[in-house]
Amino acid sequence: MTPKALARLLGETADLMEVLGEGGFRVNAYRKAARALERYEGELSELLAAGFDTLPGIGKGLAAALAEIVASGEFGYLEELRGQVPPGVVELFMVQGLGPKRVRALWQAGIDSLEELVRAAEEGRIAAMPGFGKKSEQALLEAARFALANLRRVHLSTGLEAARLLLADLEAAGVYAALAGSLRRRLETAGNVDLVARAAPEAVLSALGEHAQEVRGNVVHGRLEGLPLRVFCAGAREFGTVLLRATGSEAWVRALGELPPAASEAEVFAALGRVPAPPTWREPEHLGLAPPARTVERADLLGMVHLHTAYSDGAASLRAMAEAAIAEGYRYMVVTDHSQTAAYAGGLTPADLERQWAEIDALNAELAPFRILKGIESDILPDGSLDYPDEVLARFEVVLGSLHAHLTLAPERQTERLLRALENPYLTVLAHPTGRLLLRRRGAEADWERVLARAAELGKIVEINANPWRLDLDWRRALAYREALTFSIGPDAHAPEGYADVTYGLWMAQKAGLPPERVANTWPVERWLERRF
DNA sequence: GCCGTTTTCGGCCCGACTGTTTTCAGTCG
Repeated sequence: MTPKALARLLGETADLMEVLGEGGFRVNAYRKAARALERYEGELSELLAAGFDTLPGIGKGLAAALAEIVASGEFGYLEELRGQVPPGVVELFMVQGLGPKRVRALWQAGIDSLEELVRAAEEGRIAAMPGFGKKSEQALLEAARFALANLRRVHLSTGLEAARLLLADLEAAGVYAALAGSLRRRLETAGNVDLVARAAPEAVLSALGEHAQEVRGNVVHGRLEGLPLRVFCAGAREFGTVLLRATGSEAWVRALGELPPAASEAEVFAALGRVPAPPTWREPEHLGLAPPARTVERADLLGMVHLHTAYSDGAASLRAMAEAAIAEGYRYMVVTDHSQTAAYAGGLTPADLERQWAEIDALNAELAPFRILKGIESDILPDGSLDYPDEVLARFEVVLGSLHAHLTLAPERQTERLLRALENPYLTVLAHPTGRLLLRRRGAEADWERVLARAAELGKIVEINANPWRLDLDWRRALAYREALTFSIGPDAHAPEGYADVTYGLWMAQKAGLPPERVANTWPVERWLERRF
């Protein structure tokens, strides 16, 4: 059990409460508590020790319920609600454009699964319902198909977390096993969990406990986090070969030809006379490309770029974020709270900025040589302008520009919007360019070739947002522009614990084959300041 | 259900957009 898993349980509870017709503030309280847990980035054990009600938005009632869930592994109230609603109805919440009211309306009209929603939309039955029309029907059809395709997948972070717990269980049971499959390749989402064990299937079967289902040949099948789980069993002398094959990708491994049996992957590569490729460099997109001699690593990063503080929607103070960055060995950080249009996230007014800048000046004097750069995550407004007048923009040291709203503009207009933002001399970084949320929301549609080519011409930095829900810019595009563009790795941290997400950004950079000099976090602080207009 | 208090009740994030209406409900960030 993790804080995020608890957040999902509370979120589902709120969804079901609303679908069953309970509205109002009790539901909101569940959602607020879920958000607090979702945003909490520490360990569950710390939270248990301190008490759940130390988080804002969680009081005595929910704290007791959460403690009970952790102790028993069950949430009676949620089970009770689940008993009253078909399981497919909850899945409808994954569809962009569907909230509690419309899910309830659909259910009452007999639409109780994603498949049924797609069918109903195709047959024109949605448009005939009160409150829905032709446009809604078309949008819902598209969104429902997207949700259906992603239903049985999880984020890389979720899959890795589950796989690591399982690997620890196996080790405790005396079974040596290694991660394989797309999780080992650090693909951004996972549809299954693959492991390789140096043990007999029977030993694995008993060690897996409740996760095991059956043995077929040398493979133990089971389930983990709702995903199909496969454990390939290998002897010591062929372990490397089995690991290589189980890691994939299928197309990349097939291109290697016949694989000789060997104890380690390194020996397989050596026997084939090939340069070893790291697991992150084994996608179909890497076929025919030599593994890069050197990609960016944690030790190359000097600066933390893209983080939020309590001035907007972050959980920690400016000082706490700075001290955490120092503790992790960074030399500078670029603080980038939300801009004024982002009211829901506590966007900063010019007066707020004055206060923050004064605090930054004081902290910089105190914490030198560590340096806090005065940045902002400015909304890119629908017309492509940034969220402050020029005289305010001119006072930032770094300006990130992000799409947060109007993600569904027509591609031509979206392209114009992005190009106009890039032309703005104050813009330094195009942050999470598409605005996608993996498995949840497609990003903005635009002519990305044009946008990225223009960014390269203008010398703008493009972010690889390291939040595991975003990982945006997509590494495939970064791979295509690895020699043309400079990137920044942005954890988008809302608390010191969020800094750990840099790891995901590094993995994406490795999949894109980026050397240190292509990543602006490796720059000394002076180089950022030279870019000011 | 949480929170803060003019402390045990009464308010709770809020503005904008979109598509559906015919004056607004629902969703989103």
